[in-house]
Amino acid sequence: MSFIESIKDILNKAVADCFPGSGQAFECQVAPCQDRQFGDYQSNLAFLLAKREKTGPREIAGAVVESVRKEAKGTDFKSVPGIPANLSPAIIESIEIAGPGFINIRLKDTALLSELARTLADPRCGVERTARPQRIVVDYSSPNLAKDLHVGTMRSTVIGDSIARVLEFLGHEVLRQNHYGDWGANFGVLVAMIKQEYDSGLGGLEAAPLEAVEELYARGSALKASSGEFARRAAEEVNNLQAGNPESLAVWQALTDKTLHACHSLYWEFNVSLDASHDCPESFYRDDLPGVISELSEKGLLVEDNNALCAYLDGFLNVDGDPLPVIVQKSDAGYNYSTTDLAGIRHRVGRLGAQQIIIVTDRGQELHFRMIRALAQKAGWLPDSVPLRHLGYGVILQEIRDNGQTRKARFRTRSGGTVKIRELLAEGRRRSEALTLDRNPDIGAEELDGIVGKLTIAALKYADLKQRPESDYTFNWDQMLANQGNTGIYILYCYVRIASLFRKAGLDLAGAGPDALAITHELERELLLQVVSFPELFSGYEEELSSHNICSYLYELAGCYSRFWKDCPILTADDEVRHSRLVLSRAVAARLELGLSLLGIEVVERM
RNA sequence: GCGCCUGUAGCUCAGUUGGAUAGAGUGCUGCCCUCCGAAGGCAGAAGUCACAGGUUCGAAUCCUGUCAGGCGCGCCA
Repeated sequence: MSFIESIKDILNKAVADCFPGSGQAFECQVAPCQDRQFGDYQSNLAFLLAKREKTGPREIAGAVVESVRKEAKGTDFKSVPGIPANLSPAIIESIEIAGPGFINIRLKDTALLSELARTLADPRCGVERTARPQRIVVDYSSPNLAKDLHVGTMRSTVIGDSIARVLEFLGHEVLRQNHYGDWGANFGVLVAMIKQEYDSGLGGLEAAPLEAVEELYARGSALKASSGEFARRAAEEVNNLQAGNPESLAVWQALTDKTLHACHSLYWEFNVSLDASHDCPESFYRDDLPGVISELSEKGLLVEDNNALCAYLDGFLNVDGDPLPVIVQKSDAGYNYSTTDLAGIRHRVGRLGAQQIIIVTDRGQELHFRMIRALAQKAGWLPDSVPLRHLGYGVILQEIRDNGQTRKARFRTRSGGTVKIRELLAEGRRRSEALTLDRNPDIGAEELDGIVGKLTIAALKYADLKQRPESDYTFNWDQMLANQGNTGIYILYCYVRIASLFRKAGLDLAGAGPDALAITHELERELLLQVVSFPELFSGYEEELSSHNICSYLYELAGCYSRFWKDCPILTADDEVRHSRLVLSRAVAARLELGLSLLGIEVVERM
């Protein structure tokens, strides 16, 4: 239980004692003080209660404060090893009324220290597992295998990976699903092109560079638009694949093996927790699709319209104001992504037993998923008890300067193509290598390589995760790799300084009890409060899926530590003070490392 | 046309189940290395929270309207 929750309990109890009220439960709100000079935590309960009780906020606050003081009196705080410090009103140092009726609370130093000592050896840094674990499907990354991974997929990959990591950390059973695109019209084009270009055999395809596939696809798409004959062949290949034609499937298999391998190696390089065991691509549902159609049909949800099978749902209109269908079988008898997504829901709920489904894609697909959700519910595949949450993120923009004016446009390469993740990694490595060598010219090639990779990942992921996903995201090299301000690099730097400290101190901190700890400086207390409030980060996470709050916390913690570092000498301090400060540093490092790991970022010991 | 999202400091963004003087970073002006990593710390200047009404003790936050931008809206995913 976090301090914030215990304070809520204490205040709720006081309110219930003072104002038995009209029977309905009253839930106190408690938040960290905006301005720490007021105290540690504050509550505005008096304002909310004033309406119900028809009394002045200050009077209400006064009664509550008195009640808490009485409760806390005579119950001296004593820390008990292994027991959370925050179980009694005795943790409260002072409780006061301020301004028009705010209640400000300051906690006892000993309570904070006791909590620090209790969680020092805890790999979870005091965060409890959820009391109600669920089986949750997180569908993310899901690249189109016809192309190399680009920045659009990167957002899904980075955001989704963090969500999966955090939910897992909180004790849920997370089923990662990489619903990548390896089927459908795109692959008809590709198979037709490969047959045409590599008629001597598939060995040529295997030997070709990855870019060749993308180039092939671009050419094929153009050809499909200009040549009716080729378009027919591409469509025929789609049907061949769906019918299981061995020759077409062999080409398809060679193609997907090649691109999928590249995809997995990129996950590895980018520290993404996806591997082959999470593959559940569109082709996986191949054999389910006819059943999806027949079930929908049996339930009377389908009508034929222009030779396509459609489901019409209430409330969805097209640009002309006419009803907008979900097309589940095209006029050429082929299936499309609606069919596959429906099969996916049916599979995840029916066979995987998902209690919640989270899908991370760009926001452009919002309407699609709203319709799919409605249809799946109507078909009985998605019960009301299973939320299907579509987390849509905004587009990636970049600033463009021309004629002294700046405007924003979609993030593209100079030639107008999509930006590849590979290219971003290369650029990031180039920049962070220069910076690292500048600082540590003697570093060995192998260590440098590892550091540079981790710095690059930290810069890229942190820049994306630190802001709310739904808004558009302005990509800026300088900002994310400049190593200043609110960046992943800044946080890593803080960790590196602590790591350096411990290399010099060479101390074993095992068995550091609360009695051996002390606060002698205001900055120590500020830092300590920030450290022990780590679990509060996660109280609203499942509702919000807000990784950016984790970033904010880490940034504040790092900033707090930097101020402490500046004003509080550690290694040269007297024994007791030195010990306390080392323990505090250890605790900060542990939270930085854990917090970053939940974002998919690894720490470095030097940089 | 309809739907969703966005509009907060020069720039990039937090803050939105109503709460104290609206916060960070960056950029700008300065200051701080005899000291554990200065990729750091400190200070200063910088705001009509798009606009107009409304709700009330109190609104960036809730309601209504307007303006501006982004994305989406039948056989791509």
